[in-house]
Amino acid sequence: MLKVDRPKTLKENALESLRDAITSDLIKPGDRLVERTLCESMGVSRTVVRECIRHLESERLIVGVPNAGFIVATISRDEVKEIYDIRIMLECSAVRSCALNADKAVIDKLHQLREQIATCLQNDDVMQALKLTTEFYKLIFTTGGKHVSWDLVERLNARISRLRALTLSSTGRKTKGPVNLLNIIDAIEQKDADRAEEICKKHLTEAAEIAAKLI
Amino acid sequence: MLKVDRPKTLKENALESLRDAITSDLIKPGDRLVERTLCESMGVSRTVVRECIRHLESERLIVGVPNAGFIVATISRDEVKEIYDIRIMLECSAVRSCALNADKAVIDKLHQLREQIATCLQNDDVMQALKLTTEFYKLIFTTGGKHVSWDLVERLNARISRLRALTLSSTGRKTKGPVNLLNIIDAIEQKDADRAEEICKKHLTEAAEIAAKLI
DNA sequence: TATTGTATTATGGTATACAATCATATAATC
DNA sequence: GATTATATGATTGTATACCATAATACAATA
Repeated sequence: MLKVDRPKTLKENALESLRDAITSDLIKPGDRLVERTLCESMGVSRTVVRECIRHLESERLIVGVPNAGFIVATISRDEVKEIYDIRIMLECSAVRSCALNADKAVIDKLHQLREQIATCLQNDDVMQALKLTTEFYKLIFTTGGKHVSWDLVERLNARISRLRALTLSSTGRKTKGPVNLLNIIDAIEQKDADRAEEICKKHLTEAAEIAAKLI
Repeated sequence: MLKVDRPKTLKENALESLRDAITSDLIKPGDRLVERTLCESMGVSRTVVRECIRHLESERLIVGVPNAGFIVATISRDEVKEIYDIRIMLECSAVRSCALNADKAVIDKLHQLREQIATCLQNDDVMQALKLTTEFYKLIFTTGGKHVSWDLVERLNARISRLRALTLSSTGRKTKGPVNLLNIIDAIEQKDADRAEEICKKHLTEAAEIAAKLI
């Protein structure tokens, strides 16, 4: 079936734009979101803005205070820790499934992404590295058939995007990160689910520790 | 401090109402959600309805098809299985933490809830049993400090609410369920995190199996 | 200075208008 | 009769104007 993708609605574009602005730290935690201001800056009507706000509210990226509008959500140390804990569980499970299901095409793609990530980190292009890392894990999750989990992880990641960027660019991470990824791919290639899980866990635990220090 | 609670906004009420209608199977998966119909039946304006829709869309309770409105989300067997898998991970982790943190007040409350649940099941009041079960686990999660996890579990549960109701009222579950809960409480009381986790896992695995048959 | 009053701003919510699109029925054509 | 074209109605997508109320900041007053 030759599907044709429908034109994106204004609301979808606006949502993406607003979410990007938040996750890329253009609008900072605690900042107020004034409806009419957003209308102007995005060039859309209030209706659209309000729908976006509701969507992001449900994603916990922004929080509403009654009669006082919305602010970009802040995040506590405890929440960060919990988010990393949850990610560890979900990613370990995903990487296991992936190890059992991955074919050559997947492995190749993973290697390719890993290389690109390493390059980006060497060039200090953290934003791009973050995007590629997301791709990397998305492939792992979908290969493992963990679509619901990936959905959750994406949301959790959105809430700690700033920390992720900082973590990724931290000195130890720049070289060690890609090595970990390489080990994960190797384990997947050998269908060694246990080892893949173990490395994944280690990798994430390290990230969590760096994040904990940074916050 | 004499706080006065703010009146809930229309949107909040409408959201709850709509979500309830979906989770309680009043509106069934696949059913269309027509904006104006919802406006009338809920007595609110289109703006409010649309905000609710966006919120529920983000919760994956409804899905939108461009230019054709929204339908109540359906769920596949695979998704159900994955949701139960995720719940097992999250609840096991939560029950462990709970076992370490629970004081007498919590234990008492858990016992109380468990009794109420058993009573409801004997009287075939499944809806109420479901609500109480939610309370039961909410207490476990919050006691364990797993607020983010609880948030996720609540959402996942919303997506399988119908299955949960069916599962809960299945013959084997009516008597076995409360026994499992009792065992969990016991383990928590003795601060035996390992056993608590184990029982919790068993309990949920059974539920998942029943659900798998039902779907 | 502390309190009160007031103006401004922003939100919460409604109603309405209109274009774009989809579904369906109907008419026209081969 | 089967297919295509057209018209129609329903519904969404988007914009805008409007009102009431709450929050806030600031001025006025005692």
